[in-house]
Amino acid sequence: MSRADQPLHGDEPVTSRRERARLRREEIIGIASELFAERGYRGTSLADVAGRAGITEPGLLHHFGNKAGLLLAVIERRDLDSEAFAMELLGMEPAERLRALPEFARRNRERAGLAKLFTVLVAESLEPDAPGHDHFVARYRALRAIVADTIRSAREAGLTRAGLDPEVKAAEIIATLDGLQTQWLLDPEAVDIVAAVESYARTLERDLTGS
Amino acid sequence: MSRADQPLHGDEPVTSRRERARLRREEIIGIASELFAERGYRGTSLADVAGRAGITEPGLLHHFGNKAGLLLAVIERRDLDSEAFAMELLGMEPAERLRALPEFARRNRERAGLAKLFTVLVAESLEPDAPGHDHFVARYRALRAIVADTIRSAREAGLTRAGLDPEVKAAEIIATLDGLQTQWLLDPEAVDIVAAVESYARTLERDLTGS
DNA sequence: CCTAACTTACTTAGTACTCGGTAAGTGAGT
DNA sequence: ACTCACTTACCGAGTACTAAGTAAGTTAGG
Repeated sequence: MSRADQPLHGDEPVTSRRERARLRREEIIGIASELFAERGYRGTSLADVAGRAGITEPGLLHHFGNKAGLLLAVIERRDLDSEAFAMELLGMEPAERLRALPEFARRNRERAGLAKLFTVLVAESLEPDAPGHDHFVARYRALRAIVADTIRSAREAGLTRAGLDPEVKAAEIIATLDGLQTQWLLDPEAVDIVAAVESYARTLERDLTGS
Repeated sequence: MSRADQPLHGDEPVTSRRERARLRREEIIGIASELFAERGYRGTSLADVAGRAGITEPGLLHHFGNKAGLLLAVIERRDLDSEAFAMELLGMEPAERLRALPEFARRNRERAGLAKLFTVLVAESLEPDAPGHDHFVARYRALRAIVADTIRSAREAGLTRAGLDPEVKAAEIIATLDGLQTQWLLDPEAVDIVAAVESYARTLERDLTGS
């Protein structure tokens, strides 16, 4: 049919076997993320994931080793996503970062699945021997450190009031955003997440500057 | 052995069969609460609960009908507990309620299981068709209404600054307390829940009064 | 340049086990 | 006599995971 040197079969774009497998893996991770968000890690079976991905259970295990391996892959990809946002934030002026929060909320609203995935997986990881526990502990510590650093640098620039503990305030800020997200996920009709975060950003600005 | 009319066997107090069954039911609910907190509703099997309660699975189902019935019983009892606290709060002067928050945190710290149970069950109830969904939606709406009312009455008494939306602020307050609790449950060594709530209570007082 | 050796990405079939739930009793207490 | 709190004995469906094989693709040696 084709006189090209590359082995073109059908309409498929030219991709190496390795590349195709990588894409397949990514696709499976996406499917697993959706299912984990809806039913939790424990509530999702390998058969559920495999079925929706159009693969067999052993085919799935070939890629991820075991069920916990699949969870780890899901968590890792979610992290890449939120890391991108963190870098975006860190690229701004500290004062500007506050104003980025509503935009963050707006973005999250369009991807409720990702937010739900995170909330569900954290709750399933509270026990010390849960498969994702150590990961989420490390993530929250890192997140608190980033926010605390932001507060510290703003303080050194003379932008904040005296008498606030950056670590405690960091935990408080993250807690509020997480908690609002949970209430919104549970009852989207009753909670306007964007309005709530906008209001909180203003509250936080008053709190930090002591105005 | 004994010439008493009442059938005393061993050290057991005299209780009717009905009363004994009720106590047994309560005991089972306590056991199920612990297991649900540790492993979630989905992660806990009837066999787990029955085994720890020293009963068979059908024996368990005799009391609760099915697994969702057991969950409902667990949720109901948790509600009785937190309702008692809500009444306690409502008995105080609005201004006093803020000062009760750290005491609330201190109490919760001693009963981490109850806090964990709540966090886990909420996350498992995010999906609209989850067994506990409607219950938690109603609970959060009621809780927001109570807090919003408190803010409104404080405002009418001229105790708060202008320009705050009671509903939005209520969601924010509940979110912060929930979020702090989650961080503490995940990593008790890194997060001092009592100190964090004490700090937040002060922040909140400044925010509400506009001082 | 071709082919044989090897690797990768799966599949079919089945393992041992757990799941929530039911039918039919049993035996003690009222 | 009857009820109630159970137990024994199941069931069909689902659980994560494994063993063994296959077709296709990749790579090294002649």
